[in-house]
Amino acid sequence: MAKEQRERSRRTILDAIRRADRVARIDLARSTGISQATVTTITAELLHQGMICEVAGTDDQRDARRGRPRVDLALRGAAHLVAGVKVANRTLSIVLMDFAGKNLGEHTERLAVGRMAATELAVILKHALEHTLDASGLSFADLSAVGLGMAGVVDASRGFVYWSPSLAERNQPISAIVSAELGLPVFADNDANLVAVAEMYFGPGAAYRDFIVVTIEAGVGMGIVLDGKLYRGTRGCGAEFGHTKVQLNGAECRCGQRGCLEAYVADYALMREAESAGLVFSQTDADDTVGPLLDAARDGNATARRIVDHAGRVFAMGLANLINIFDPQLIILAGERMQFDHLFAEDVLADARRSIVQIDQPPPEILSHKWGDLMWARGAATYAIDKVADMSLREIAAQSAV
Amino acid sequence: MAKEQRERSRRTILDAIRRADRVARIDLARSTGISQATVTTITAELLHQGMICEVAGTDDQRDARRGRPRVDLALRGAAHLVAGVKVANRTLSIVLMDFAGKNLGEHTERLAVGRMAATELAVILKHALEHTLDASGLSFADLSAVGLGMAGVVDASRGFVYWSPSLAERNQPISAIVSAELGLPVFADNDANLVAVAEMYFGPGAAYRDFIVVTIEAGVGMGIVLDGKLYRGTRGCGAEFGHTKVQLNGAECRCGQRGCLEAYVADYALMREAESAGLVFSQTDADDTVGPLLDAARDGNATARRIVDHAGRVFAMGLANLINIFDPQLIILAGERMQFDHLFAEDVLADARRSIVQIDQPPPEILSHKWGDLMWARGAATYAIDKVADMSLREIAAQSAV
DNA sequence: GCTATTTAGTTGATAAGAAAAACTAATTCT
DNA sequence: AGAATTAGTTTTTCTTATCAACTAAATAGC
Repeated sequence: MAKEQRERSRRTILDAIRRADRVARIDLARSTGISQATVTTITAELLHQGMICEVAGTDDQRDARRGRPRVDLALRGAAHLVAGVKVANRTLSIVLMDFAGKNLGEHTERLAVGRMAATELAVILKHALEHTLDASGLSFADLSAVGLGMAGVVDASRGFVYWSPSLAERNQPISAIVSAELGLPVFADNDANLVAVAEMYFGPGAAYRDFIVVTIEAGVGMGIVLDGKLYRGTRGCGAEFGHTKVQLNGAECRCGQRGCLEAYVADYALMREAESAGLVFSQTDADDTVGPLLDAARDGNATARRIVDHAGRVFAMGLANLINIFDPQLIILAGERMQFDHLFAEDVLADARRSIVQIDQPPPEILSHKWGDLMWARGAATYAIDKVADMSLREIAAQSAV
Repeated sequence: MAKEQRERSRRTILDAIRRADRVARIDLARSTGISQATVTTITAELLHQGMICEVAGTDDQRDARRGRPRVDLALRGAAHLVAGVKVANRTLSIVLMDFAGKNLGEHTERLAVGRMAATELAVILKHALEHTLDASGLSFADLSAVGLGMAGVVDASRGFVYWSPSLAERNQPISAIVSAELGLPVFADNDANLVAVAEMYFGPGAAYRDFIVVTIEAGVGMGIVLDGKLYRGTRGCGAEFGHTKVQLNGAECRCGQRGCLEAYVADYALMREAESAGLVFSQTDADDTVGPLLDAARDGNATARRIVDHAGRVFAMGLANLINIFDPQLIILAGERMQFDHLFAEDVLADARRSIVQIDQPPPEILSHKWGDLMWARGAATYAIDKVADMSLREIAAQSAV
């Protein structure tokens, strides 16, 4: 009970350093409300443990200040190396990241099949990981942990996949299986949750305590951050925004149910609509199936336009519902592909803002955050960093108990 | 920073006593993880402050135990008297409650008009309160605080009503206005939030940390309890379940927008449907407009049946969406009026359970909690108790600082 | 260039809290 | 009656946070 206090303080300070990127002890004391003396003690522990380091020089514009110059503290990248893995439809992407969030290597490869056994995945992942490490002159021994993001329903606390489009079987203890193959701690979670972790740690979410991340790829995902913590639900299967229903007896969804949001806004849904409306496009790019439809809509094709608009309206309705339920400070629309522009368009957001309960207060900010194609893998890596930080902090606690 | 620890411990112990109703110190130590020594210290403070009392005797079945008999602790009702007030469409209901949650008096009266100025409401409330106190042989001087529940959009942290169907004007600092009239602290919040507080303190929610309360009266309300705390959103206007959209370009809602859940399941919505379908009922009871429709549906009238079924399906869809988003441990359907049976019927709940993401885990429990007609006022009173407990705990903290 | 001033960070002393251990209290079993 | 058992309190010890006094390292001003 008494030690928990110190553990909380250590976490608070570590998080404050991460949020600030680099910060002097005195500012840590001010921003956290912890006394300077305690900040000295705790930062000394963190320094000794190697999680943070002092950053000299670079006094910005503030060097015209009198007195002893402040010494900034920052996360020490070399403290840990982690890998973030995203298993998607038919691609595997990997990012190597240091403890400070710096990208140290990346790798993407096609998967021969969309669905496979968990043990197969583990083997493929091991090879891909070895390859990625090699390319950066690193080895397995340097890795502290692996974060693993997958579409589907994942109970992160147990590293257990109830169901994933990437796995041939249901109910797989994926963390344990992959961990056994790699000989490393593996932390698995739903992919959209992990993007939310990344936004919270290294993205615009760092400045907020309550925000929601909506991701769009093949499906629609959501991560919920409340009070500075990712909310996952009690069975680990909350935040299934893509499968909330927007229409009674509605369109068929990949999940087998009807009327899911995803069945109206995902690319396969748009293409289905286009097809049944008789639109035919010369196939240009197998990876960008929905591009020609969007182009046609922009070029004034009325049918294409109607399809895209309808998707936008459904998406706006979904966003409005999220705002009505959570009243967050911020919604981040995190998209990897430009093709989803139509869902982030200003008139869709305006539609959403019109559909929320109106009060004399500005509505939540809606931000669209265009990541590169490694967004998901970076999310997974960030989660690994979070977990590795936990481990290091526990180590400090154990040492100081001696 | 150091004192916050003690304040947390005091809260933990007080809450544990409330949850347990009555409990011995040793069980408090076990259930909270706080040491016996600290429990002794803290309970001594609470006893001295008068918030709790020792309850002798009544050893249940466990009196066949050796050793020193345990002395149970319980909330001390006499510590505080509070009032809970619910302002509804055209009724005002009041409950007097002691610190232990015991009902000490109640009162309901018709309001001449549905909408009024905040200052008018304050005056009416004062008279009604005086009357209620009189009837129980109590006086204003005995009251510690008043909780006030209103439909509409309320920012509880500021006691500020953005909009309410009961108030003639928007943006009223209702707590301050009523407080000035009564000369007592007044704590206002959205009515459904307060029902959630009551469920958390004195209802089935006491056993859970994450649950959702859905209320149905004229409208549809929601209260969200996450991690043992009521979640209100960042502007104080979250949990607007009744105004989440379930249909694009849908039915018109009282709020002026279209497709709100409420516009499909509230009684005015059902009656509107019945009317446009040409159903005519001999008016039996002005208070129970929807009763005849439900009776007709039960008696086999196909049109009535279709209307009621449709409402049930829309409601099921809304419930499923809540489960998909929050994945709570429990959903409590808190209803005052039996007439809403149709929405709590087993096949509606089965429909909801079918519409959530399916995993090999039991779905959240859905409980229907039938309160009497003072549910709302009791919720408001419970909120007042919560706030008064805060005040008392702060008093202890201030004293021990001397 | 030297001292005063300013700001950052550390250290030692102090106070407060939590909990282990030793103790007291109140009961039942034999 | 006394041993055993269970509940609750008190004493002591340890941890932690903070205040206040200190050291460190810079600039401003003469």
